[in-house]
Amino acid sequence: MASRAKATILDIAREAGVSKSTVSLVLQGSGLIRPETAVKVRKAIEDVGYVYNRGAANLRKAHSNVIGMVINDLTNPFFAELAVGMERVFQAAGIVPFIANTAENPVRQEEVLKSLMEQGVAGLIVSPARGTTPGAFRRIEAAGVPVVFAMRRLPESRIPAIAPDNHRGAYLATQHLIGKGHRRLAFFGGSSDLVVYHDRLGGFLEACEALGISAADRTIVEGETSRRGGMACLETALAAPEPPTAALCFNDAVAFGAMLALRKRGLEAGADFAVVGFDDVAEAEHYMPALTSVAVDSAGLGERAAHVMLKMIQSRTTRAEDHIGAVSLAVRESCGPDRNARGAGMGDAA
Amino acid sequence: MASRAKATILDIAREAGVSKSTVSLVLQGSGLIRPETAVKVRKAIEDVGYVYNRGAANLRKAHSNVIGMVINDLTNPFFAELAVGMERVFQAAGIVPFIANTAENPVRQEEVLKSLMEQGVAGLIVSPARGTTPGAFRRIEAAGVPVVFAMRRLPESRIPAIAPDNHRGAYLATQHLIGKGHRRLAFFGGSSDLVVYHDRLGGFLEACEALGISAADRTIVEGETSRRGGMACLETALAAPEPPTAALCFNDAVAFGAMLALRKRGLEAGADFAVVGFDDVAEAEHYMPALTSVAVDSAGLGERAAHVMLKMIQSRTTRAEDHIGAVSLAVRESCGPDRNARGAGMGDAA
DNA sequence: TTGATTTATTGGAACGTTCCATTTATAGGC
DNA sequence: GCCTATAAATGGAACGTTCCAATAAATCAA
Repeated sequence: MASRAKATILDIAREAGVSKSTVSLVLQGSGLIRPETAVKVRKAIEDVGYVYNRGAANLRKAHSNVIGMVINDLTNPFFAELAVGMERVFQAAGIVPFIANTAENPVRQEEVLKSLMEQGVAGLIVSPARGTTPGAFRRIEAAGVPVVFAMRRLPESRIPAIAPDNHRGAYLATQHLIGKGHRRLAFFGGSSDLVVYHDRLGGFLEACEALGISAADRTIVEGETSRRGGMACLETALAAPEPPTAALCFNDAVAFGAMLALRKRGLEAGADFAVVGFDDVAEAEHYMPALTSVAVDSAGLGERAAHVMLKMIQSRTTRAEDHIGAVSLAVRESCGPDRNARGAGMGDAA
Repeated sequence: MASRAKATILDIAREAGVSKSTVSLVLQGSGLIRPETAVKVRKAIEDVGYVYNRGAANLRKAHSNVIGMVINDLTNPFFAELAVGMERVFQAAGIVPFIANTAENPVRQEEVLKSLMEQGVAGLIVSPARGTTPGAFRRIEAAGVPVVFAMRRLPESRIPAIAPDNHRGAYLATQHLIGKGHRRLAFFGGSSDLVVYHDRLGGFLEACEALGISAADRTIVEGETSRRGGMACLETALAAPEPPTAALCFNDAVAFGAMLALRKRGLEAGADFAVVGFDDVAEAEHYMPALTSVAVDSAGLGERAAHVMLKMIQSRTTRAEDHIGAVSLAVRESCGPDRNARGAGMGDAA
């Protein structure tokens, strides 16, 4: 049953009594071969247990149909959803994307990119790991392989990026907090080696500026972008002499951490301290209390990134426009009711 | 800057003034070439912007260094952790695993497997999609490519499986519930087209049998393995004339759903109804109330699966032993205190 | 010096496809 | 019947690597 050496089109040719060229034509679904011949060949293919060798084919064809997706943290459902969105599009185009995880490690990322390039990918969609050096994509660009950044981008790079409107999202969230009557605000989590961090922090600061929150009333606590990081941020912030009463968190994980730390202190998110997250992962809605968060539609961004990639491949270019995805604020319970007027209820829409 | 046609070892050879064979040797890190020559060649490689063509190489070498990982649901953090565990092992072995998602769709799975095979993978680690037909791996086995099932397995298949001890996990959880004084028990979620379902349900039933819960006092509600499914299960169960007071859920997602439905009815998990989950995802610990769940160590299982795969590749075999991973019960708040003795507190360990 | 041995390097065939240029078979027009 | 047009099938040269056998150069023993 187990075939010895693996079968090739020559084995098929022999089996079917035709030439290898004919087999090749059948494999490609060419209309040039007589239907009966095609049937005969297809039967032989089945009989010998043939597996198409794409590597050999690419040697001549020059463009493969594989696309690499490089994700910095697969365990974050946010990125997993991004991946799922992309897959939807590629599947329809008959492409199977290969996903690789870098675990936020630039060295690992280097290996992964190298491996994908050696495999001869037609394109690369990347959410770069933190600490990626500007030169990391130089060779790939030189090789003419199209690259798209998703969710994250690099400080100064010509590579097109598909990302949510981080600045506006942060602005909306901050405005919401101020609208609730908060006057001493914090920004929790993240660190300045991420472009996204600057975008989100920038939105926060601009809103503060525009809506009259003085620099003295802003607390900025950098930290890990995880639950643990969020807990630490809250502890740090509350230890200050004049602690903030509300925080915009770098992402939802940080927000969950902050809420956890609040609970540990016997405080309640919403009632005693307002928390807003970023990304609006599925869990946000089901959390207790439900988390107000900036919704970014990651699956939609994934689809968009995939479309851009397809277009780049089709038009054989390595350049494309950036795309900034719309965001909205999903208002839930973690900011409580209006702080001035008791019993306000339904506030800002998004 | 952008190279025209992509560089090959012949271009390197010309640039460095050596033969292609020498370049090939350098590429493979052979000790046969003079160090100075190697340096010269490596410089040329850099200069021409060379990208190794693994497809061409595999044409001769016959074994690639890529391993495919086929996951049925990437958005479930449980599977993402499995993937991460595998990656740890493969990374150390200098292998980059390519992950592909099937979204629980057998047709998609077929495509994905085909594509991976055409790419010439050295092995396949698969968590099969629900509804996978027994014949789906026939061709792959015939081609002599080693396959390992992870987390899930197929009804009658000779392919080795790495999975947690589902039966024992369910038994432990059920025992725990009965120990708390519950006498009318339910099993929520899942459906009988999954082998895992039979394993878990089997453990539940065996515990009931052994500990004196009669068939009349057991409620079994099949359902989607998601939050939504869990909500539906709870509604169905509570609608019965003599409703259960506790439930073992097929997985954590179902458990979260059940707890959500309880809350909607103004009931509280732990106090009014006991809930146990399965898988012990990260969220279980942080949920409100914290979810008691069967911990399966998915990352550990991923590592194990990867090791088995490496061994199979090394010894050129397609057979290996199954591996059943140890499980333990992570006791938290969702089952409340002991039902008979008030104020019991610390109960069963795992 | 000569031959044997070791060390570096090299040409060429092979791997499994595709695709172009041909060849062979079939049909049509007169 | 012959010539041309169309349809179907084919051989051979590429593609970029590896690896074997062979060569060339350097070292050593006598």
